[in-house]
Amino acid sequence: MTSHTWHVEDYDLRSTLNSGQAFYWRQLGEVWEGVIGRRWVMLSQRGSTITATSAGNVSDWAWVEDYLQLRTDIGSIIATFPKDPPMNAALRACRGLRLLRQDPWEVLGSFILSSTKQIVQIKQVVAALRRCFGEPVRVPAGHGAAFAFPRPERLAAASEARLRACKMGFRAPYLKAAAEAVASGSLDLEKLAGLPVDQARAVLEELPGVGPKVADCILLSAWNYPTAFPLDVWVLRALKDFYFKGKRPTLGKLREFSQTHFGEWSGYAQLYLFHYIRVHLRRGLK
DNA sequence: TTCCAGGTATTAC
DNA sequence: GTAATACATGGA
Repeated sequence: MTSHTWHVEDYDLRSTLNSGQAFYWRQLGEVWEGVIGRRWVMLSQRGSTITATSAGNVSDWAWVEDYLQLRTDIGSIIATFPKDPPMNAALRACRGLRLLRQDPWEVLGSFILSSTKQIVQIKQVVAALRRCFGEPVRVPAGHGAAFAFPRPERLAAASEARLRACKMGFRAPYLKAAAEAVASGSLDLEKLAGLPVDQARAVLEELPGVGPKVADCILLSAWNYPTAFPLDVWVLRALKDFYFKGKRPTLGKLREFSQTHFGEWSGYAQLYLFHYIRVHLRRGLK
């Protein structure tokens, strides 16, 4: 078991791991346990120090730095946000919230399971999927078992019935199709990273079960495409209430607004809006 | 019990 | 192109 610490500024680990970006972190008291890639890790924060602990003898911690985006200059990103009352309120309420950078296949598989499900249920399904089909990762004594996200080959070979046993319902054939596409090589996720955002989104949307919202989640979470702006029910409510009060904007109008109002880092702004309304306002919106 | 959840595919105007 | 509907499952 090895540990490493970093000095951070404007980083709120708790908000970040609890903001609906990633679905496999468990909070135990003051620490978070999860899996990055194929490695178990325990994370904690005290003030401006983040500590990571992993199993075995670890000398290179770049995988944690990359996942948590510890080198990102958040100030220069926030500076691009629109200076309006809703964004100011979200910034005040969510100080230190960060965008993670996650594995593309894990994000694709996880967000396919997210449609019309509550976040708590998405977490349950993802946990069941990893337990059933994922390889166990090395965990220090005294900690609960943990599993890597299943490899696409494994899910491609699984029967739809076995997938449905993980409670994913009608999304099972979608996940299986995505796994087959990646396993067969007909979808090369590595190559998507270099494409313009609209082209990358179009490729993802060819998959069944992947529409504009899920595609934007993947683009944002896996490669941090700065203008990928997932339009989900929460953000739609926020846009209507914050920016179109008393009006009745069409979906097209809201989509256009989301792509023009929030600047070059609109995707990051979306993360702030999403977390702000979901955690801090709850049902205060209609 | 009823409603709805980080939507998408399908069908109908 | 823009609107209704079904879709599994279970939390609230």
